[in-house]
Amino acid sequence: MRARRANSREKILAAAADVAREAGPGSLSLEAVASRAGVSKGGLLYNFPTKAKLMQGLVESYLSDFQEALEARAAEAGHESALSAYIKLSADDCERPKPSASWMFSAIAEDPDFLTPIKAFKRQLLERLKGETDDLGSLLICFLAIEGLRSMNLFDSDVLSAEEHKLLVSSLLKIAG
Amino acid sequence: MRARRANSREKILAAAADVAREAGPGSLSLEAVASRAGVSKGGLLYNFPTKAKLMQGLVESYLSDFQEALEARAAEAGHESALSAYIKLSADDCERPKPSASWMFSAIAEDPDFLTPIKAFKRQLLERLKGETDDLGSLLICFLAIEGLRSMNLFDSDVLSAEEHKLLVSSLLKIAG
DNA sequence: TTGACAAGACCGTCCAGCCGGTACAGTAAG
DNA sequence: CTTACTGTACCGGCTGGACGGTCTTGTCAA
Repeated sequence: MRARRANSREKILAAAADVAREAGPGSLSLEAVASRAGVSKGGLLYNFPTKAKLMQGLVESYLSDFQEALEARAAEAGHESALSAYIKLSADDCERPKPSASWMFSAIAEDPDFLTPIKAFKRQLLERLKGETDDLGSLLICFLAIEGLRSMNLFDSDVLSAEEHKLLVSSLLKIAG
Repeated sequence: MRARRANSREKILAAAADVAREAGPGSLSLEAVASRAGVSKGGLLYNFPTKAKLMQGLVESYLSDFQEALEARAAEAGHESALSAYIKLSADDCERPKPSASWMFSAIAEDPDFLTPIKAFKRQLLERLKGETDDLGSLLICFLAIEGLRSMNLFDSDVLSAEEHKLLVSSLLKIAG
């Protein structure tokens, strides 16, 4: 059955993210991922013929998940601005203690170009937000601050306390209007 | 001679940063660094007995350079706030097209704990800034936005145009007061 | 002569990718 | 129903190469 098989891909992707998070981005080997996903190395290589393809799969699923979450946010409270939705979504994402995207470091080590789609996505997102915001300065500040938040989460940095996190988000939302 | 020796360490450190930037963080091998530094592998391992020591050296020199630059900034225009000095310094750092710190990705791959001193440094910096600023919300926004700027530079992201960069910095300086 | 330092051949380990299998579902001819 | 064939999904041992680190040998200043 097609459904059962396709499932395997997602399991592998999730396993890769888990391995990178728990064992460190430098330990993301095909064997580790396969073992974590409950699949043999051959099976892994069947689904992703090359490590590069696996990385690409991670990027794509990351991006589609992100977009989906963003649209869901924007839809559920359709009255707020897109910028506010983005801020809240990112704040929630970063509230989880888990970095959840350490695999990005593995991808960069493999080839920095793997992040190109992510950059493009962000550029596009900023462009969209520009169309809905009048004050460019405020928009840039919010966008960059969120970028900073995501960066700290990615690096598993605990520079900000929970209260500071909340204060930051509410300040950003105020600026976003 | 001590001068000759110490010189070699710096050359190696610089070479490591160059290799990571140009060949990608995944290609930072001892051989590549040695070759780039004009030193044999034996010579490299004499100065840094292990790859981990090399990474540690990179972190330490990065941190000391940063602190030095920060103090220089604060001294040369002693009247502005420490936050403004930090913003300007970071803006200048990030204006250079070169990422210049891609080695961080190699360090993370080697062992995520290598970044611990950097996190501690930032925590300490934020703490110092808190002591000199009255509005915590504004401080957090500026700090995080700068973090975002550094992150984009690190990832070699060109999401912001030069004008946007300038606008962002001036907006931040306005908030910083 | 000696000792700090550099050179590069060498070794053990790790890992991506390859390849020859296995299991099984569907299909179709007898 | 049965047997033979085909394609999909998956398995795991193997290998060739890269890389970190060691070791022996050389060099040069003091």
